[in-house]
Amino acid sequence: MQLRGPVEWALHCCAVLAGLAPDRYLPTRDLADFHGVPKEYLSKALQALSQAGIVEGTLGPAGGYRLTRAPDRITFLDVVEAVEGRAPTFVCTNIRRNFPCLTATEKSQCTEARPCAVARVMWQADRAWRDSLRSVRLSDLLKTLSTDLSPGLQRRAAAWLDEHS
Amino acid sequence: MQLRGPVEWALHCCAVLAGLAPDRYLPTRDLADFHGVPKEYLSKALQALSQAGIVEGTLGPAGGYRLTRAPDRITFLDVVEAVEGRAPTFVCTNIRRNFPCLTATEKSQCTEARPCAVARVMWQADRAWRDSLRSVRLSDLLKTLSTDLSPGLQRRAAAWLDEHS
DNA sequence: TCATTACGGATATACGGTATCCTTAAGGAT
DNA sequence: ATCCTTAAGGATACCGTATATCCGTAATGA
Repeated sequence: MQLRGPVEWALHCCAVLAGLAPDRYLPTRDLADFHGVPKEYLSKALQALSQAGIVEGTLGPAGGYRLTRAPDRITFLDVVEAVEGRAPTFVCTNIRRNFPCLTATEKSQCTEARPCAVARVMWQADRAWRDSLRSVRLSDLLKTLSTDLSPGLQRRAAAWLDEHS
Repeated sequence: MQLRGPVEWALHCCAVLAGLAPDRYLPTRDLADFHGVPKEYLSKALQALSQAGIVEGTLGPAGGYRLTRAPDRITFLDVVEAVEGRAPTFVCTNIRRNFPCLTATEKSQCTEARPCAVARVMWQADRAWRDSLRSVRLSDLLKTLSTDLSPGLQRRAAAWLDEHS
């Protein structure tokens, strides 16, 4: 069970976009160069963010992506689910239906409406994971970064992004 | 990001073993038949449980697997980590090191000892997931099953397992 | 001695993640 | 009006891992 590269890229891209002026668009090319990841592949993740309504893209020169709303209204869960999908981490294959000692009635009662005890526990953990991700917003990440990163680095990063507008 | 079949099988197998008499061994063959899953492949999951010290196997006729300790001393997390591994769900590729505006000093400071802000949030969610799994024991699962399943089904399941001793 | 069983290595197969390329359409600059 | 830039998304190739099976070995009890 593992989150893949695009999720990490998407989160870092959102952090960059959140630090920009609200009306500014940043193209895929710059986001890819800034993070050192393949542009064409990163583009897929950004498209997923766009479809989820987290960012919006605009065409033509000076085009690119920007956030659709303020960083305090975008959670980690929004980004993760946009790229990774909303499917639960645990899939119940309804293994109960295979029990050799089931009557036809009991077998028919093994439905998604009555999830099995194992699945309920696993889904509870899934909810705890999502709740944790939902509790952190991009604005929180920005605040953390502003103390984690030296002022010099912050200035240089902003300058680099300005040059490539 | 998805948990795979063997995890589900392992949990259900542990539930069965937990319901057995403490000194009784149940072979892979019966566990596979009872759950309707491929025996050879299930064997891999059981071996993982064995290596993790959750179950122990014994050879020869009347051999098989049994739990190494009481069901109230085995958590869901024990089982999940035994089969799925202990690797964190989010892997930080240290994307920071790719920033084009880093000095050599700053780049060298991007070490695992100082994880990046994004990874910290993802790992916090990972901990919430594991904490939730750790809070449920096999004994809790047994109790749930005893109320979920009809007395008749419980009796028939026990009888089926007895026949195949 | 023999049947049974866990254990682990080797292997085959299928699927999904990874990555790239290309075409299309749209918007801005000249 | 024309050209360049860019998002958008379809098609495709590659590779790694999950899935699944088979076999040999060793140990155990009947």
